[in-house]
Amino acid sequence: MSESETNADVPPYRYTAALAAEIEPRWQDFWSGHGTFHAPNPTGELADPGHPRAGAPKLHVQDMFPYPSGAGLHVGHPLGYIGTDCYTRYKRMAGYNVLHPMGFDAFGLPAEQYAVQTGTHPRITTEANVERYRGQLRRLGLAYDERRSFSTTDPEYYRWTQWIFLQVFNSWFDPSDARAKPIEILISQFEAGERETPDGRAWAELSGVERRQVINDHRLAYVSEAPVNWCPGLGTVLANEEVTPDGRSERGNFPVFKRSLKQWMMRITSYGDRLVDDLETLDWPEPVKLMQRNWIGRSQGAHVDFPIDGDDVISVFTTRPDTLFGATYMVLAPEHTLVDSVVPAAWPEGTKPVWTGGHASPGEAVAAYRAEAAAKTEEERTADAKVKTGVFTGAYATNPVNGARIPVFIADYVLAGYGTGAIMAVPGQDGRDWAFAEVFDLPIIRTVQAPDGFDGAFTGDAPAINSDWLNGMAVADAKAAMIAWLEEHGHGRGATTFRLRDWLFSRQRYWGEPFPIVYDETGLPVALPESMLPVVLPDTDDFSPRTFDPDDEHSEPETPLSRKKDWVTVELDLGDGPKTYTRETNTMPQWAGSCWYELRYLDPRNDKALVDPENEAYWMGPKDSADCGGVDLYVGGVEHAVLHLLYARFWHKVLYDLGHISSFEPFRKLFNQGYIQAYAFRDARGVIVPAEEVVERDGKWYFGEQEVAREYGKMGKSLKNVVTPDDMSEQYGADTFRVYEMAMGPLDVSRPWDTRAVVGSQRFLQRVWRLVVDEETGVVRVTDEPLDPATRRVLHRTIDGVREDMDELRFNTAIAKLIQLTNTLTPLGTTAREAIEPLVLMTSPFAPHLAEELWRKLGHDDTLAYADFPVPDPAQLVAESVTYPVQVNGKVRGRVEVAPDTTEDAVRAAALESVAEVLAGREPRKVIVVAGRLVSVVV
RNA sequence: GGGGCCGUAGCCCAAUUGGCAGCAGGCGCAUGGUUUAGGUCCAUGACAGUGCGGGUUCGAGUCCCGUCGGCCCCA
Repeated sequence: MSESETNADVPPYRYTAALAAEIEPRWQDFWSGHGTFHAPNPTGELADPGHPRAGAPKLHVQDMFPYPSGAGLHVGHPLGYIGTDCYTRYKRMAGYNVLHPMGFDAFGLPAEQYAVQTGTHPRITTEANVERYRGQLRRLGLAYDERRSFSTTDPEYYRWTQWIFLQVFNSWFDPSDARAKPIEILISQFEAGERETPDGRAWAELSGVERRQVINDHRLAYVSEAPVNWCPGLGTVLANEEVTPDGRSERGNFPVFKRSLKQWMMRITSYGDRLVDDLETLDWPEPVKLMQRNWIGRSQGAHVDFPIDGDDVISVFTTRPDTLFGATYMVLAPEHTLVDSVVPAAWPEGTKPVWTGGHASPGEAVAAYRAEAAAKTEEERTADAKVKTGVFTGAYATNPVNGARIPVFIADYVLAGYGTGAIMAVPGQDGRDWAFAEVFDLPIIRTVQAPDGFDGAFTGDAPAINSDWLNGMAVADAKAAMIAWLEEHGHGRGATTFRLRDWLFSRQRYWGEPFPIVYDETGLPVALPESMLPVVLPDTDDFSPRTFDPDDEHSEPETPLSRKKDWVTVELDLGDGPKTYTRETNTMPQWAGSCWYELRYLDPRNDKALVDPENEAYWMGPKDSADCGGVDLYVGGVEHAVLHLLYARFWHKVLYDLGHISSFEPFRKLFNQGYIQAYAFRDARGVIVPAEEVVERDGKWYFGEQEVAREYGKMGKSLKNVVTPDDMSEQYGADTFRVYEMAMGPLDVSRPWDTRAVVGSQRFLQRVWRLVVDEETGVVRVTDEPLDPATRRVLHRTIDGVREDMDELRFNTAIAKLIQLTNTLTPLGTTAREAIEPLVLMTSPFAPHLAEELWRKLGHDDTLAYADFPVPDPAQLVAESVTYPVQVNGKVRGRVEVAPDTTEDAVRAAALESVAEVLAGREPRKVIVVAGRLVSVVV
């Protein structure tokens, strides 16, 4: 209870938490009962031609949907949801047909782990958590179209997740026009002989199984026997990004081993170029785009072949083929397969002592160095600061551009798993190579003109030098010329490489989407037909994958579904009569359901298609030929900057290529909201104490009589500093909580939670309430008296500013302007409807329940959700006069007040006159008039 | 180690994008009025020169360089 309620003399009609608790549920019932926030579709079951916004310009705003955890929401979680709610309520009033849905990302590990511990089926836990979330969100007055809500665990939803998997499985990426196509096209190309088989035999000569294998190797979803991250402690394999740099699982911190296992993969690497290039079309925060670019890691350059003594060739990838003339040595990863075959019996002539590591023969030196390198982590090996180590192999390679013999080293700063595991070293233009060359006394040849006096490797752009036919060319031109030369002479070819790997798509888990895949007697996968979807996740009471001793590297994964023998073995007629098949027992990763949910919101009840093309085109289609389409505003945390957004973009592009949708990007505009953080307190023993019970005295903090130390961190159970939206609704009302969250700072900035400050937002709403309602009598005070001209100008300036702020998601400044307007009206005792109705309307996106209540009291019968948002009168925005400060040499020395349309010359003259005394006859050297701002005089 | 973001009153934040740093706003604090009340409401007020050091400019919180501190991403 708030303090005001404890007092007997609170005016009976004051806006208090108790009153909010009465108003808020009532309006929530009204909205859901009237379907107030239903958004009409152009076609299908959700079409509604009679809707006030049918056919209006659309706006599709979406939040990153939550994983419904058992802990429920704290005040940090709904920050973005409230932000989008305020924005969409405003836009709806401003005339848009607004789609603002919410759903739940409900598959995932925590529910499964809880199930393993307690025996409660994950579906039970998940559904209970979803209900709790729905209740919490409803209580905040969030205006969702509840008809469009779903969980990724709903069979009607994951039916389409499986359907998309089939689309991916049944297509291949045609590099000739860089897009996915139906697999039938590939098959017909093989059949027609337009495409050669891998081993050159005619298609007709291949057996049925061989043909299937060839085709399977082209599919965008494929089974691969590939090195994966096997985590015995979790009993599952993990994607690279789920493994920490020190080789442990992000979840659970168990050891992870590289193992070759059969797993489903998605060929996201085929889309590397488009995933990079199309970032240009997106209105996303630059840091997020940069993170995506870095993650994809596209390098454009060339493969270059260096012959070595004997018949072998060392192939390297370089992004700087223009610097080939400066390649003075080569480095192989210590693990490189060629190392053994190139090492001679003895050190060759000309071996410098420092190259040998003190060993008598190359064989010994290499063996010793390999042992050393094997003991280091990847992190230790590539840390740039450390002293470069390495050893000469005794072998020489030939630089193809000039025939120079260059020594071949092994060094641990080159990694076997990266690129070709070998580099050409160009110390003149690469810092790591420079450092290595200095240690090992290797020649340094500059091939790019460094500035005079420049020391060290020069990586900038300048004309080529010491490079024969490249001399004088800028880096880009020299690269192109060198690639052409390499290709012409058979020494290499232009190439693009990516850091991005194919996406490991299978998990040994229960609580995920089953694959729509079975295996026949050949052991090859067979896609189920669409008519058999969904493949429903079978019930079980045995949820856990078999886990092992965390250090047992040689254990084999065993999935929970594989134990459901009656489900795994299935008789089906897939076109050639009833046969026995074995089901795929892996499940999809949690990313799957969130990879496409933006599309399902558009047409959630469509059981004929994932989304009707007309509905997709309306809500997400491109605005013009240059536009990528997609959600108009997508709000969520930066933690999804790479993975979720990359995977969603990938699937979206596949669906686009296959003609199912018209947009080629899922999220046109992205906004990262900040986090609400909170203080936590620790006593002398270092134990966290409940933040709620800590009091501040003289800049120190006390828990009881004990002084405690303050720290700053995430809100959470472990720091005992959780504040929930439910607490806030009880103490102040949801509207006050909403206003506070929006007013405390810009949406994209993280800030500390401070419950004590919430009262400021409550006072604001109380003042707004008081402008309409007499606190003593409950009578509406508003009259039709005209507003005085000065206040009218304030009103219209406020309207103008608020609209601008709302459009830019600057809710904190919009609220400040509303408070300012309120504080202007309050002391004047204003009762004019002309001012108060616009104030109520402008407040409504932030405090919708209070505003609806006041709107009703002001005599309106219906919801204000579709009332026109106030529009400023341009005539009222013109200032009566402008005051120019006049600076002399940077200091304000005078002021002039002039009419707004005064010419620049007249302003100048008036300004000079106003500072004539300061100038004391000195002639101004320069007079700068900044229209509407100030005048600056320089003497 | 590389890359990115951010440092403005005791605190959360404004500052029209290079133009008078705060009658943007809020919390807290102080004073006065209302009051049985230190609560409520109303009114008034104090507190920083923008982390630090340079530079560009008539003019820098805003741009550039360096430096310190915090957060994030990648190795």
